[in-house]
Amino acid sequence: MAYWLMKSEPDVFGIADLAREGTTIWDGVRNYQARNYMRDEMRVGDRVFFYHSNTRPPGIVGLMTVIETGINDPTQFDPSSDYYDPKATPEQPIWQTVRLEFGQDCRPGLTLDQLREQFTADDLLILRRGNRLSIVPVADLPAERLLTLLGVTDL
DNA sequence: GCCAACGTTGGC
DNA sequence: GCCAACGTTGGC
Repeated sequence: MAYWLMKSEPDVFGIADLAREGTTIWDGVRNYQARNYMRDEMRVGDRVFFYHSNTRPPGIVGLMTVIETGINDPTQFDPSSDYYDPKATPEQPIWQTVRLEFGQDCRPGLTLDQLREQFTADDLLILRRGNRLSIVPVADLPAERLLTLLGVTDL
């Protein structure tokens, strides 16, 4: 079982939306490295830290679990979608994603400032300067410390 | 709203 | 395959 961190803007889709809906397809990712993580490396049962970006304050606000992999992102085929990709066809899809299940709302959670106090850029890729990748792996040790700091005990 | 960082595109 | 131009991300 591996740990990940995935970013979303709460104005677009936040932890409260996931709590209400129960599960979600993580659609709209159009970055190859992030896609490769979802397509090639994520496994059912992996735990994911939900990070709110582009908000004040940014930070980790919840937990999710991967419950399905190998999903073709339907928005790539939808001309009315912001994420439409004219190069993608159902026969030759380009963008794969995963389904996530709500785990826990940990708000207030851990702000970016708090994360900087507790971890180094080597521990958490999110702290690396200029990092814009919306999906990053989290190593076991920092992940376990994150869970402790978030007060999560019942996994 | 600013702007640094970085990914993508496309001409050559 | 290089690289300048452009678009996006995301903290501040």
